[in-house]
Amino acid sequence: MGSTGRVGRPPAGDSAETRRRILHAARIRFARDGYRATTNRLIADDVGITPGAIYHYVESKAELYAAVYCDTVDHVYTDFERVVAGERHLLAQFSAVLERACDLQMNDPSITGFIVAVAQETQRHPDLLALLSPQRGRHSRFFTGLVEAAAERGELQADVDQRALADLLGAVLSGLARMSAAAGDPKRYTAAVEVLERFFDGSLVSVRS
Amino acid sequence: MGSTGRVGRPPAGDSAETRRRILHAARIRFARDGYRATTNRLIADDVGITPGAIYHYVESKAELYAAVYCDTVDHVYTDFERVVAGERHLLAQFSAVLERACDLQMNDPSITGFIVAVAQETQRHPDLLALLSPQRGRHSRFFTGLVEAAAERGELQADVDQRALADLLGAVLSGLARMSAAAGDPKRYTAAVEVLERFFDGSLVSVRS
Amino acid sequence: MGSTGRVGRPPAGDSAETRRRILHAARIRFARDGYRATTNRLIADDVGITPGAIYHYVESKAELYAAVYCDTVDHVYTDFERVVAGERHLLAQFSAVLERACDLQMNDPSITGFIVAVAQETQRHPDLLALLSPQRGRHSRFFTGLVEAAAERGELQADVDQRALADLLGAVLSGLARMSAAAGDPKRYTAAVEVLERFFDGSLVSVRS
Amino acid sequence: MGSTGRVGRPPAGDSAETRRRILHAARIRFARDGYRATTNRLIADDVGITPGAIYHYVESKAELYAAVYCDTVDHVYTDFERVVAGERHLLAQFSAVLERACDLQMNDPSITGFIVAVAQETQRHPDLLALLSPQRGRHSRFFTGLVEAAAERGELQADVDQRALADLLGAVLSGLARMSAAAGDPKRYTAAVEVLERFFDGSLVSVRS
DNA sequence: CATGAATGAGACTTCATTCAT
DNA sequence: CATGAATGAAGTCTCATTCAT
Repeated sequence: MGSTGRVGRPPAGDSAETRRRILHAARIRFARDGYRATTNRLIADDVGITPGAIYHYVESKAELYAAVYCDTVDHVYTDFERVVAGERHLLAQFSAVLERACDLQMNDPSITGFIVAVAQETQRHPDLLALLSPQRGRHSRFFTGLVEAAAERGELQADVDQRALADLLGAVLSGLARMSAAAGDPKRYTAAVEVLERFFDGSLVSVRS
Repeated sequence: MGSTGRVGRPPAGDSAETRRRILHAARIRFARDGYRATTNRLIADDVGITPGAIYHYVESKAELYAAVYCDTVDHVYTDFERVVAGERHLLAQFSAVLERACDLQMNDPSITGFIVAVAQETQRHPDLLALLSPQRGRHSRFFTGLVEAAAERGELQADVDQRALADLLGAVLSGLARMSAAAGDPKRYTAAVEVLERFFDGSLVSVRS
Repeated sequence: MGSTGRVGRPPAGDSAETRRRILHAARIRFARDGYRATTNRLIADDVGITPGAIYHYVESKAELYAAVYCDTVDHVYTDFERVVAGERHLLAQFSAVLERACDLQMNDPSITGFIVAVAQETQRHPDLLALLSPQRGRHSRFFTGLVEAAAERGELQADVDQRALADLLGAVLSGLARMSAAAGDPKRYTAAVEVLERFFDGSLVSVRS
Repeated sequence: MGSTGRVGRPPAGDSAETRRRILHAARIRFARDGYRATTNRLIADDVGITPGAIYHYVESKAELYAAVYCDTVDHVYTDFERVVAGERHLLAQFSAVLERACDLQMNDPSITGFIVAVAQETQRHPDLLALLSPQRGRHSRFFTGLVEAAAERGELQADVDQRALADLLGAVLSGLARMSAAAGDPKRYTAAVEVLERFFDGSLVSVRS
């Protein structure tokens, strides 16, 4: 909106700050509404600028998505890699990741919301794929790497399908994140993770028949 | 079939048949590309009609989505309710549902693909919510019902958060379905479910320390 | 515009006729204002439709240009080829072409106006080139062909640069067409051609000193 | 140079020099890409400044065009007037102009390229007309003046349409300039002029039957 | 003198939807 | 029942221009 019909440079616009606000607003919208339904106007309105101004910071909507992806993947997987480093076993690592994701979720649900939607969006908008590929590796190899390491440590039965296990872990994490996004309540993620932990340690079911 | 005892119309170019084909094509598109990116033209092209003709069968794109939802929810939960009726314990019921979903997935990935996307789509396009609500109950109360029944049977510790458990089960199922959709390969769903089953019966990890 | 805010199919729109009117309006605009300055809205206003309606007839503005090109090149060079067939010598052929171009010019100045602008437009908008290339040959080889034939008939000194001669003939024709377009008066083309003819037959200058 | 006896300013980063570079870059762009497709940013990039800086030197893009026009017309017609002064007959004067234009063309094709596009641009962007009119006279009356003088010298048959002859000469010159611009090769201008000269002196055609 | 953030108008294009036929 | 011409709103993006710094 810009408050007045004024034109020209605003009194004291901090450029880096504006960029951050654009990326932040974009992540929230992309996470909640998806790539397609997120219009430049919605993002611009959230930031308090006009749609065209976005093009001072990114070259296109697709590049905006890629910029958000870059930021967010870096943030999330740096975190995840740190917490798994503190654990020795696959299940403990997975638990630690789930808990770290809880924190992220409570702190800013758009972070996990964005990440878990990426796979769908790239499938729906193949032009995004090319822009994201430089960073895709880190994302897609996280659970694969965890499982491989566990196998090397001899934690798994020899005949386990490693890709399927990595798929499972990823699916559980993203299923939970999406559930809480759909519920609009990050606490439901936390609660569900707690139930899952109880399942792991056997305190869920009353009697095992 | 069954709505009216229609008689005498030629079998080819049948109106009810055309409606079915529209709903089917729409489900595939909605599941793969999402509500927004699915245009009437794409659906019409798949069916072999023109976009305007869709309006003979539904009043709007949103109502088309609702019609698909109605059909699909009915199909899926009738199936699911049937298989859970054959099991006595929550975990067995969940396993049965996962296996039934495997079959659906192999048979027509658009069925589960559509269902697991509904929550996101209604959040992204709130106008869909009103049209879907008549049928939302069945969908959202499925796992809740399973968990409640298990609690009544005394299968759960008394302090278990039932909604969280239902959320967890739903999240795992939809996480798996989405993973396989993203992978574009229903067999990865099957494989991941097999790993999950091995987790249940303890044959996944080599040694429990 | 559309006279009323009505929507839906107009009472009796002849589709082929509308297409012709779009191409015609587009040719006039392209010839006078150039590709860039010619907006879909201007064309649509000329035709009495909305800008989006153009996309029922062509896939893009560039394809509209190509369609106009196709039509116009065909029209012009069919004419030109017919008149040169009636003449034996290069100069007579060129005169015949100039005269035929007079008629075209008087009849519809946008025809020659469009043709003589094509080279510039394709240079300025390289994406047009690809769309036009299927038809470019006819255009670019017309004078080349005339000159080659004249050389084969032995009309030219052996050392004449044939490409330069073809360039000259093309330049004179298009220079004249453009002059009259700039003047906004087709009669100035006719008058200039008459002067040129008098130059050919020696009745221009009063005495050669 | 010469406007004011500027003294003491450092030679580098000189304001007048920057203005010259802007005008030069603008002429090249205007000549090659046209007024519309030439953006302030392209010009600024060529010069090594930012688009906003252009507004320190001219008040608008249209005035920039006018400034280029002013410079270029002055340059070209001062040249042309000098060479025609050395000739006695219309045809010789025209030849001299064609040859001088050859030199210009080889030296800096943007000069003639700009000039021959002016008529079109003013037609396409009527707002330019007002800004150019102060200088239009020199341009439009050059060949008119030549022809009038020739008529006064008795070189022409009495019934010759003088405006048409001036139109013809202008059309030939600008047709040739444009042809070479389209070909992207100034040598084709030179070659075509040579052929035209051979036409004048009768050494083009092998036999006049 | 110059930058660069920002605007606002407007371009091309897509699409759900309508309706005469 | 179906077509297909047409609309109008909206979306992405471009660009001349302004102005605080």
